Amino acid sequence: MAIESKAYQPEIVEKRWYDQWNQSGSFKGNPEAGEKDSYSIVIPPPNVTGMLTMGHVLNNTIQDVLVRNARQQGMNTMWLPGTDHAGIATQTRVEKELRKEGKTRHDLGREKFLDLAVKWRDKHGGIILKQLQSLGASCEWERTVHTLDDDYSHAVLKAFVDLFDRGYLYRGKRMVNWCPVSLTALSDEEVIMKPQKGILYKMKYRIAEDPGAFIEISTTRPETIMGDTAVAVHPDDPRYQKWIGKHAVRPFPEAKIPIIADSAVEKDFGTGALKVTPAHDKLDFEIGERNYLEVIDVFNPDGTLNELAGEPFVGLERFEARKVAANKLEELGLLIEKEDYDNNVGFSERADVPIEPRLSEQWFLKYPKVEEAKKAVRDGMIKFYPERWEKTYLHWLENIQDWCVSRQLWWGHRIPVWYRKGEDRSLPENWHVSLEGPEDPENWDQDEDVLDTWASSWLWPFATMGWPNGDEEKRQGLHTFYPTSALVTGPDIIFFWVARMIMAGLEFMGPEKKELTDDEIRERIPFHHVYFTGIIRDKQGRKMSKSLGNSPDPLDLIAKYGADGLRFSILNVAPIGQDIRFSEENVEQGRNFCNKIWNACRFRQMSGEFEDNTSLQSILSRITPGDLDDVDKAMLSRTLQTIAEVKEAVDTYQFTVITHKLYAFFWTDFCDWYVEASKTKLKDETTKATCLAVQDFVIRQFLMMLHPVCPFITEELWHLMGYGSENSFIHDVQVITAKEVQEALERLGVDKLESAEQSIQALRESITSVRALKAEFNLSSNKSVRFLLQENKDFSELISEQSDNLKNLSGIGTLDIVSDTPENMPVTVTPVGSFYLDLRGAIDVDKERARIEKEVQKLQGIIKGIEGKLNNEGFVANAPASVVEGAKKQLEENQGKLGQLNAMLSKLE
RNA sequence: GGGCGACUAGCUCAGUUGGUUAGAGCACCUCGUUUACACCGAGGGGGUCACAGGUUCGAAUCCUGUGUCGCCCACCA
Repeated sequence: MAIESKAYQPEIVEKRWYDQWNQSGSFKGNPEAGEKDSYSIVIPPPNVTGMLTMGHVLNNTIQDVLVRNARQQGMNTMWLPGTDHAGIATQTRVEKELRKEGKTRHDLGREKFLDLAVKWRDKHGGIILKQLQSLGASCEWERTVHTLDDDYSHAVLKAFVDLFDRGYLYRGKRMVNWCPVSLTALSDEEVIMKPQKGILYKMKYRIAEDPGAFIEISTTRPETIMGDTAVAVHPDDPRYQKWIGKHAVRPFPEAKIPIIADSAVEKDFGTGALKVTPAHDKLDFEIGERNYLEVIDVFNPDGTLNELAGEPFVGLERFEARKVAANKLEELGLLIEKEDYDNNVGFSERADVPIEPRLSEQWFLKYPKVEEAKKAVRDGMIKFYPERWEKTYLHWLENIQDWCVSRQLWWGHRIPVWYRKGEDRSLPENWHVSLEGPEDPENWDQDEDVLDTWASSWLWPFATMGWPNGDEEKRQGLHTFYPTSALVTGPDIIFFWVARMIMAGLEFMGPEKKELTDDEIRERIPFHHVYFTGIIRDKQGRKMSKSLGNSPDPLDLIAKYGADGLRFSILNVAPIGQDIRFSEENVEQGRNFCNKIWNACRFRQMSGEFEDNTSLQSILSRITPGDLDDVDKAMLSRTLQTIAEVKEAVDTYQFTVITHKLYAFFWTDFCDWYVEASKTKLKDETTKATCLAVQDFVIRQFLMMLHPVCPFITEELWHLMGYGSENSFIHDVQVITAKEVQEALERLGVDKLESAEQSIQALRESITSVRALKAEFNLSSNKSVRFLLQENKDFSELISEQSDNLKNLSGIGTLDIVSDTPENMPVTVTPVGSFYLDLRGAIDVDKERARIEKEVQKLQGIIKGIEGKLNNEGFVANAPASVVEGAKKQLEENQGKLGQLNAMLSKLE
């Protein structure tokens, strides 16, 4: 095999490897290995009919980096994939299709509709999993779980029954968030508050007992007047004392309603008097309960008005009714004024219409293990990255409200509750709750509703591994892979999913218990770490969404830039805890990097035959320690450092650090410097073999480090460079630490790496300065220029050793070492000495003087600053010795530089 | 109304316990096709680190306040 093409072609390479990995069983974990040395992640299940978005790309790239890294560490690794049935979203899609034929789900009936939904799912479903594969996701695909699978569904219902038996579930008539479009109740978390420009209507109701007197009331919702059953004022409000206990006249339908006192009323808002509509407002409902008020529901489920509203409102849509009601008030002379008003209105997350507070009978869950869930995070048994989300999490748990888990949908897990036929469903004696159903089904009706999708996905970390079937748990390795190692998700579902999974784990991953000890909490938590990604936004900072059309199709990006390029780039711009502004230009960097790697390897191939590259040891044994110069040693030193830095970054979830370090290491240190310097060495047969071995070593370790981020190109090059045999993979090779590599080098007799790195750093800086001086005189591409060098004595050995490199890399034709300052020559003062550009007298003395004087001025500024510091007693007394030493050294260096420049100035004529 | 986050080069962002002259990528300017790579190489310009105080020998970094933007939570109709 050989590296042929001039540019890296990801489409060919990616196709080659994915199936091989998957078929070889590389992605499989061993369920029997036990918890020790196991690493597991469960995927946040995407909607089964969803398409890959940039959010998925980020999220799953991170997970893939984590599991691939774990495999390289030799851990028993398992990444479990799956999909979510996504109740409302999927049902809405199917209903939309139906509507095209002019039908509703009710025309079909439950069974036929569900058949259709299943067909829809099977046709459009699972595409996203294929898309994840083209991204390179190394999931154990044989374990793919869908939340409506039989086993998973059984788990969901079992959890429901258990929670009922344990007293956490109850059915009650309560105020819920009703979506008039989806026609279902929603949980509080599914309601999005949005600021709205509305109108505050100020109106007046007659006082029944006192003709001619009125009470003034403010409302934003005149369409609910028909449901008013009281007017409430604050008990301490002096203005209204005289009316408490009397009656107001509701204008339409006209009726006497009591004026009551309730401390929930804000005295300072509006007129201080509140119309109370218990059926259509949560606060009003509570006031109604306290004061035994009648509840009049004037709305139909779809948000139109019903007969109780009376004419002319019956059948009107709610916002239309608002206008009609306002007009009617005006006609009756009861409207005082209309005022523009900004307020917050709850919207249905899915349907994006204002929700309607509505009284209905639903199933509610009182959350289990709330205190333990707080403790788990507060005490660090579960760690959040970044930490600050702990506050958000704890705040939510402090103020937790019961969870409305029933949904008036068909697509989902049907609630395992049966009601005695014809009896009152609100009475517990008429309920049957079980997995099997009642023994006399003819006498019972099953609840029509399904469970909230999140009431199934909150079991994800264990219901995907065989729970609650003991044999299956064992077969699938629940004891091995639970608790999972890390969860990677967005902070937007911290309440929906993360918090609930923690509570579910604490409740179910052990025998029933009211309270848990710390050790039990530790055993039951669903994951050890939670990494919260940022949210991907577009260039303008807007959230990516289908409706805005600002979300690029990741598959297009993969086709254009390669999966590795995309993976590298998304990590490179996604710092921990920050939202990400993404634009396609970002991806170019990743693609370019892959291309750079490809070509560096191609250069290595062109430089000489590959020797035995099959193990680290075989490569190291090709190094002759005596042939290593400082350039080689500096490269080895950088490699060791980078190995350590990248490991640290992976362990602390600093993904941008990983990419930045690898990029700088490979591009700057290896390609721009070492490979360029190699060109000198490769011409010399005595140093060539060692130099190639160093290159092979660096590339090998680099590919291993990069592999979790860019699996495809690293696998390809791994084989092309002869690092692995045909039937093995790069991830089969366990990584070793920087320390272990260093020890291996020391055994070879290779040492003094750090001092070599410092020398080479000085040399590199010097070369840059020489190049800059040449550029200033438009001589960049002239290779035959003569320089005179006044050496810095500390570096004379280095200079003689590296004189070829120095000349080649800075484009010097002739280099003469001198001891005196020459006359009339432009100079650059560098760490290794002063370089004088021999222009054979063709020099503009005034210009040159000006140039040097500018430089002198700059240096004087720096020197003054350092001197000021050193003359400051406080600094010398308090700063650490190393910092003071550093300052002294710096002063010395700059003074030396200044002296050189002044010497040159005196030689300018 | 409470809470959280951001503000550093034209743009997107690094800057980990305070310590040399604040960095990267892109964009820009100049030069370059020397046999890895133009998805390239060399050099360069560009920042009063949002603002105001404070702590300190020393602040982009810590504290207090202000401003702008964003997000989350919250039953003022």
